[in-house]
Amino acid sequence: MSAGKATKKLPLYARVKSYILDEIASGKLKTDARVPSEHDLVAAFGVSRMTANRALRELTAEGLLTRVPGVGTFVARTQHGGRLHTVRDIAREIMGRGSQYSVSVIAHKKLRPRPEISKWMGLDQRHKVFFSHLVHRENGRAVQLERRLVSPKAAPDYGGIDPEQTTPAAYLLKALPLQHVEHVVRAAIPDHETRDALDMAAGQPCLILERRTWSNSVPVSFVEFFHDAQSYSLSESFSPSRST
Amino acid sequence: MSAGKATKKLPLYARVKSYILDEIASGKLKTDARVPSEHDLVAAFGVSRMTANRALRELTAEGLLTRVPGVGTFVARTQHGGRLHTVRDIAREIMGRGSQYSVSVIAHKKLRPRPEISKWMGLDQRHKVFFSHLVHRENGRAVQLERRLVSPKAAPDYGGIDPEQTTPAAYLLKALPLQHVEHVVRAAIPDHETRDALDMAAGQPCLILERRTWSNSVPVSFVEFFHDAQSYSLSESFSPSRST
DNA sequence: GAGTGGTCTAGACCACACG
DNA sequence: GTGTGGTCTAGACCACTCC
Repeated sequence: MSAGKATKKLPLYARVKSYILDEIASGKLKTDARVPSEHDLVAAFGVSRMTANRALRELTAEGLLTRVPGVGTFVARTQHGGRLHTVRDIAREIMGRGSQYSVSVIAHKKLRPRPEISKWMGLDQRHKVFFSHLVHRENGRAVQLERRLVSPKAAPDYGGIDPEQTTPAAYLLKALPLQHVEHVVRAAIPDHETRDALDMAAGQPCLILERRTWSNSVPVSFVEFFHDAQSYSLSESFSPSRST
Repeated sequence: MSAGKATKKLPLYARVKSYILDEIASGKLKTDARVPSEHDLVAAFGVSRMTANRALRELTAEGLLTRVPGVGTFVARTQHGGRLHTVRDIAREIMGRGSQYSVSVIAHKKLRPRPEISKWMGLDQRHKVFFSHLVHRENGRAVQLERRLVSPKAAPDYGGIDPEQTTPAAYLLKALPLQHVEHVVRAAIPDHETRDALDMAAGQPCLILERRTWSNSVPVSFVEFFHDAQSYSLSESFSPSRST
């Protein structure tokens, strides 16, 4: 966190998107609320209609908004559980639901990663990388265990953050332009450590989201998010533009 | 595959997307191959550059293409495993991997669905809906159990298909314009019937994809796809257009 | 009718990569 | 330099909904 408005030199359409996202995250725009029309945004931001249209169209494709021709644009009904096809900060997501967010830091240090991670990050085998091991809680209940490896080459200052103040996702989103994302979703029976951290019953499966991110074509972060499958699911909503 | 040109009155950008998709699907454009530049598409389709740009930009956001400023646009490297953020026909996916596809039909009939499904489809409680229960196999090995409910209001002829010849996904994609999709991914320990159908060991979790589809704002189909989590994962790849 | 979104154009400027 | 993509504008026409 800290400092800057971060309003660097984002493209105009991105500024409009960012504005709408903030209005939703801060609760000013709730589910089903009417979003400013393209005409409104044109007037407010001084952009052309195509630019306002692009902002709203992309947010719609990402499942955050719903548009009805001839009527208006509205905040889509909130999803329960996590969202695919987007990278969001879990702290904001939990607070956006009106819940209390807290985090337990199990580890926040450097370590030598598995060989395939070294290779992926383009590092020598002996180089250490940042490692954060966190439990995210909603109203005190553990909802997500995060195991994150961060490349020191891409984010040399990552070690300086305090995970209790700034979530890794929030820091990285602000510090580095997110360029490419890969998600893999899988399921497995957790090991004891994971199971205990999530307060899960024995024999129950975890839903696991693996995320790899790149910034400027440089690998930044490999994360595994573990969730109790009994209370967590991932969802996405989209409108194919035909074909596929 | 076969039949209709389907070239109705698609918007221009969608026609350009469709063209690129066909070139990829037919193998004319392979991984890393160069895709026509915006300028090329402007000339070939007689559209404005903004329209060509939109087509390529959307395909890039969907993870199918990669763009390098100053260089060109290329076919992204192919994914393995199931794909999120797309609706594909599993038979084609398996055959596309060079494997042998087969299917076992457990059931293909009408039944009275759970109340929430009736409600979702806008049907009276007593109305029956189509139900298909299939096991999809790759080289004889069960990879996916499909439990599909189809609204007779949206697809009255669905009962007439032979699932051994035409997969439900292929039929529906061809018969109805896919307009909106919702995916939920979850994990659970399967019941005995599911476990046996997938030849799974006891105590192992399933990775489950739930899909709801709409055509012209009318609910069409609710499907659950079950997979052995030990050998199946879902993936997606995308490039955020900033923010989020 | 006025307001909404859906699409499209024909230009424009910029930064970048390649030769 | 040329060619590429990245963005943006200031109009436009259409179909739709709501009053």
